[in-house]
Amino acid sequence: MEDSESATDNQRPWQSYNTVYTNAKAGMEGVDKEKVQRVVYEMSKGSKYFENEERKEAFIRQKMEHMRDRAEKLSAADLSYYQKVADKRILELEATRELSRIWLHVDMDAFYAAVETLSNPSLKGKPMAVGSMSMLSTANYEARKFGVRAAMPGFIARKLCPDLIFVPTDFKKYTYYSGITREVFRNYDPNFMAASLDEAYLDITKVCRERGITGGEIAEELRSRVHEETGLTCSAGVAPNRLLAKVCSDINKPNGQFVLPNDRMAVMTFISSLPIRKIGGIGKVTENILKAVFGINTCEEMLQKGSFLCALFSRSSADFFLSVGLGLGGTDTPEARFRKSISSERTFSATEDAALLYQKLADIAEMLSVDMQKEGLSGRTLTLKLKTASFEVRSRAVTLQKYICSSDGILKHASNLLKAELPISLRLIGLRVSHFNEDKGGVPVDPTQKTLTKFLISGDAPKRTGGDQCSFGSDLSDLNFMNEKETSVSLDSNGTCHYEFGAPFESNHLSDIDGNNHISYENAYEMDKIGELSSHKTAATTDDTKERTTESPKKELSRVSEEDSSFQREPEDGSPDRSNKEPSASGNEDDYMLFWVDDYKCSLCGAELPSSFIEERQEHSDFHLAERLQKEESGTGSSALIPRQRVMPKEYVGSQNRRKKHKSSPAEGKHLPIDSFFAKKSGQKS
DNA sequence: GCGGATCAC
DNA sequence: TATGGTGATCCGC
Repeated sequence: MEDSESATDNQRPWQSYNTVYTNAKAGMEGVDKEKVQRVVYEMSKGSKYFENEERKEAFIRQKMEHMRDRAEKLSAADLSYYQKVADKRILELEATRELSRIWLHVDMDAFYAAVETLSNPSLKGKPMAVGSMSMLSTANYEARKFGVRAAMPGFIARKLCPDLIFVPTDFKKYTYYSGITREVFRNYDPNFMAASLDEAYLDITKVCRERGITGGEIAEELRSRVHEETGLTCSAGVAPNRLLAKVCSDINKPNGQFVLPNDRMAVMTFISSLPIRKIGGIGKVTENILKAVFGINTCEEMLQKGSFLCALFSRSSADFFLSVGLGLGGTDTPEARFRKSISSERTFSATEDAALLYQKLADIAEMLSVDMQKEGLSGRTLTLKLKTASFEVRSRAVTLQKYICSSDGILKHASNLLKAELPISLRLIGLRVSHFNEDKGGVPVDPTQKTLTKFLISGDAPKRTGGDQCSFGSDLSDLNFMNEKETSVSLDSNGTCHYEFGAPFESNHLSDIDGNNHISYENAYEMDKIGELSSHKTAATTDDTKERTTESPKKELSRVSEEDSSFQREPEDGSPDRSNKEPSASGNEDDYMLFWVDDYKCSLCGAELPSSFIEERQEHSDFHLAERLQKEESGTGSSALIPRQRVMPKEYVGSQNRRKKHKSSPAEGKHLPIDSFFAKKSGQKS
């Protein structure tokens, strides 16, 4: 460590503690950032969390050093070459500029907090945050004046604002109000893209043309309609693409809007002074690196430093950075995509008690399995996520021959992954399943998308019927309208499917900012396309020649025929009384259902092992597993009932039905769970 | 295919 | 006392 740095650290140690909490954000204008920084530091100092943050910080600094070295080592010839690469790429990107569409981004103001204030008006005007002592989801504007904000631990927030009122999260409320806003959005773009419960992108090109009014007028109208329907305010941005619209919606927040005209000059002027951190996809780390290594602060400087970016980043990263500099990003209406993974994770007080950890794992497996069954998913890659007591995050994955979705199937493999990590002290366990049954490498299942309705209603959608373990025993009506995880697809009363897009303009191109990243832009280029520049190839290979292999981007994904992977064939008993279950007859992987009857007797062979005999139980379970695998090898296994396609999650249908009920008359639906807060809303005065 | 990281909400 | 959960993507291996 440099002496100069420690010197400043000694005087103002908090200055070196990098948090996201002082980043410019709506409602944070008058905040004493120095004070916030100091309080956050004081509250964090010495904690395990803090120490881990310091480790990460040090690692990032190292990466930045490495990148700086590489930048300095670029010769004049290199730079001249990469300048040409950048210029060429900028021209190509410029050619894709599209100014014919008008996009609107709506963002509800302090959404969760605003909803809570609706249902409890006494909160009005008081500093309030939604969340717990551990973590806040959001804070209202009164609280933001104190530096309190989303993703901040509650105990720190309380230090910043001793009078802060804490309100627990209630996703049912937020989902309900989100639904109302979406009804409004639909009037302007039936295919709008929901980005989350409180954000959406609307292509208002058509509605502007049809009504002969401007995007700004549409925004005004939409916002007042949202307010009329919900009593909530929102902000809007109007721009030629989604990336810019998102930036614009933040400018006059709360309860305001900003219009960027569809004019190239206007866009370039707008972008020129824009801090890069305003751009979606550029987070704390990327911002730091671009600033520290390349001196890039504004989007305009992305273009000025184009040669460096092309020299030191992958092509996709450099392309993203350059397009940011040009103010490009997201003008099409992408097809709805299906989720690629599903996961469940929980934080708990750190423990190294293997029995306890195993119990946590079993709980997670159960939760995940339930979620998967709700959506009719099964997958063959299982990833175990661990966070140690010292906040280090690890993951361990296996990819199986067969698709799993049952709690026991998941737990079986998860236990093996966890076992390999023992002994260990953990504060979080998570499980994720990916590689879904009909996963076709990210290609949308139904290219005609938009109206998945037809797909659903016409009966083309594979239906979950009895005989499939993945079918949940419950009736549609048992499903919540939406669980608290913010299910990513909703179906409206018109049957239009709205996918909640994670990346509305571009994907994250940033994770390659990594000290180990030796791939340069040039490597990713097909040299023949550069033509005359290719003579300079040698200069470009200053380091890492091993990386220069120009491998075909297309990898032949040899897939095992889906027909031969066995799948549930027994009706899921789902009943708690598992002791009646046969020790399985067929070779299905998920038949391997070992559990401890009355918590001590093996369900498969009757052997007795008390629950404290963790290791012994695991070995016992392994024994049965080996036995089973042997059977399968010998070919006894598998008649298969395989879902040919990802089934339409029942929840979609469920939300459709419920939505209709809501629509007719909110007051009459007393049977709906949503009513609990509805009643509260009108009845609760203080 | 795996593991580490970043990012958004 | 106390720093979340879900999903996506990218990259190097």
